[in-house]
Amino acid sequence: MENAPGTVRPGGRTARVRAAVLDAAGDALAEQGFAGLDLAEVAQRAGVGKTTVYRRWGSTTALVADLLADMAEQSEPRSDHGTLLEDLRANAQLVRRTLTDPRQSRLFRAVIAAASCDASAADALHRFYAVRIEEWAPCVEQAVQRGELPAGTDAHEVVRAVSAPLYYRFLASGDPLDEAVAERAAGAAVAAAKAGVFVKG
Amino acid sequence: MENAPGTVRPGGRTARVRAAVLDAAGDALAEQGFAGLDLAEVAQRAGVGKTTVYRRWGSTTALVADLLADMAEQSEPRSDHGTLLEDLRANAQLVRRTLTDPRQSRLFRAVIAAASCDASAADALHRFYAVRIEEWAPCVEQAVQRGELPAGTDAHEVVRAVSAPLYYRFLASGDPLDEAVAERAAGAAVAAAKAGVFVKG
DNA sequence: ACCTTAACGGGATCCAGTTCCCTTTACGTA
DNA sequence: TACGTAAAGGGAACTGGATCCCGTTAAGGT
Repeated sequence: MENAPGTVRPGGRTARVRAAVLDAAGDALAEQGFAGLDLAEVAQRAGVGKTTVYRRWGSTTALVADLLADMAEQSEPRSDHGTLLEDLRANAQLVRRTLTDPRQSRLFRAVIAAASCDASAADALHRFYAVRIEEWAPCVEQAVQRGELPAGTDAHEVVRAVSAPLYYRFLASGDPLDEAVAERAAGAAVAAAKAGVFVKG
Repeated sequence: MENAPGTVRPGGRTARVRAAVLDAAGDALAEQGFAGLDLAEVAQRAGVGKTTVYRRWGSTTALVADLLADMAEQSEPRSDHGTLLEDLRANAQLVRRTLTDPRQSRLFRAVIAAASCDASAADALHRFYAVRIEEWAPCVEQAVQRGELPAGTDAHEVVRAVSAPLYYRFLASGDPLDEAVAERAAGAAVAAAKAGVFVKG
């Protein structure tokens, strides 16, 4: 296996090209979805030669995988409210806002479509969510320490339980994603956690 | 808008061709995923002229939409256990088995990828899940009548809550889908429902 | 059983996305 | 600031999935 282009001289122009291409890819995905993603068009949007995009990324799924790796790095810090329910409501509303925002929702749909088509894009997607879940787990652990939840509660599992109903609607059932749904998602996760459903076993 | 082909003489050969093509499409999706779906190849598998496939379906997403409509019609009746938890556990295990079965899981991934790329495929997918949810709602309604759950509980919402964590792992986070996860999904839905989280507002 | 024409089938054609080849630019190092 | 070469850039050539054309088959009604 040869050195992939961009690994020997990663600075300067190479980095600028990567940033411009990922930016353009995000725009293109948000506008046209994964099926309409054309590497030549991404190159043009980025003000970059199309050969460059084909050489460095090679396929639409590989480009999406790189975009996801980039997205995983940019995390906005979560705010801290006093109680578990408040924390998880904030999380649920954040997810809901993301999945209903015109640009973000299209981007996520596209990215998940890519992950469904290609293993390396799927890996990148899983890493993205692992980062997000890791980021929110502490608020559950704090709730355990405060005595709000039974000892041994699996914090990651609780965080997943909040997002799950929202993603289920977004990707599978297509049911509306209103604020009440987000509230119920947080409420259900807390109720189940308090009942000890997420105690490790 | 002209009459679409297959609407004037829907019987005999036309029906046989549709069945053969949908069958072949399911196989192709399970083997190669949505990205690798080639209409000409589907035609060959089905023993049908490729022109026919292009004329009647026109695109990969339209073919998937038709396949979904067909899948929605074939429903296996659910079994009835005595308690809500038992019923929902059966549902969770059924979903889990579907999403971990080698053929079925690839098929669902492909179908969801198609739905992420095209609005009409998305509609077909939503109808598919609407049918499934409708099918399982009665066991929650029975639980309400038995006094297991508070009056006014939204049965559909409870059913969605069971599938959601499984689909979230399947499509987004990539975390393993073992039996314990399915058990927790059912348990969490029941705990939240008993706490009144799913009472209609 | 017969007729009309909807729908199918095979092959030629077209074109958008991709790859190839060669030139130009500028990163990294001395 | 000068040098070697990694990486980008432009355009021609290619490839295979989608479309078109036209002859063939059989569905649906009498």
